[in-house]
Amino acid sequence: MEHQDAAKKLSELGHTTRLAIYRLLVKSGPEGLSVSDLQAQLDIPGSTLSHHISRLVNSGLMVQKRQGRVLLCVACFPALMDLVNYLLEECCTTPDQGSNGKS
Amino acid sequence: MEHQDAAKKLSELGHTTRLAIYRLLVKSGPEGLSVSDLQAQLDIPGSTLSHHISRLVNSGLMVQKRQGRVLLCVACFPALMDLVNYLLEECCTTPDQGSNGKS
DNA sequence: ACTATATTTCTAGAATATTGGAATTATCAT
DNA sequence: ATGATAATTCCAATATTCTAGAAATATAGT
Repeated sequence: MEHQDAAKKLSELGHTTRLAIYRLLVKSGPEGLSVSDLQAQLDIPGSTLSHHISRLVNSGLMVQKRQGRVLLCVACFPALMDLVNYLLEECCTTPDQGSNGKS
Repeated sequence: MEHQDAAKKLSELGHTTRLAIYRLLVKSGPEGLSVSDLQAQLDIPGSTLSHHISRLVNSGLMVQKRQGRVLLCVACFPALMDLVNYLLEECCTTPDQGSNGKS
């Protein structure tokens, strides 16, 4: 993962409302949640919610697919995993013992 | 980890410069790096660097310990791990098979 | 075509973050 | 005490983000 890309994703997750959205999506798995489902759970104005959703989509952390009038939001698990890996990449490396965690 | 706390940490990591600082610290392990080491590697004005460092410290992602004239910066690994766990907490739960990844 | 529901886009004011120069504090050596 | 190095705090300009009402778009049913 690119540094800029990782920073952007972290920044998007670093907002109370967006983190709440994202966790609801992660929890709901590949089936996702509709925008109205999210709005019902979060109780915020539609325009505000839409703004945050579009930022999450834009950063590649989630995707949307339309089903009739409803827009489903689904978390991108691979993107999340890549992000976590980027954070932990250099972690737990113990150069003084000559072993590292890289593959 | 508290939701607000997690959001704050993610937000702090969600900035190119701070993420760069943090990765250098993670890479350098428990020995850490001095502020001047960081400045030498990042090539930014001291006041700017200091501002970003103080945000990382304030969010609990790193600590500073003075050694003479030098201030060492050290990443807080447990905080990072907690954060990652918070992100993945509800992940990979597959209710239709009755198994989940929780310990 | 008309209506209702679902969601986004537009807009603008308020709030917050970013940046870096200048001044300041802290520590050590002479 | 003076000087040098290390780092922070203060300040102000600039930029970005957040919020939510109002208007617009999309889809489906009648």
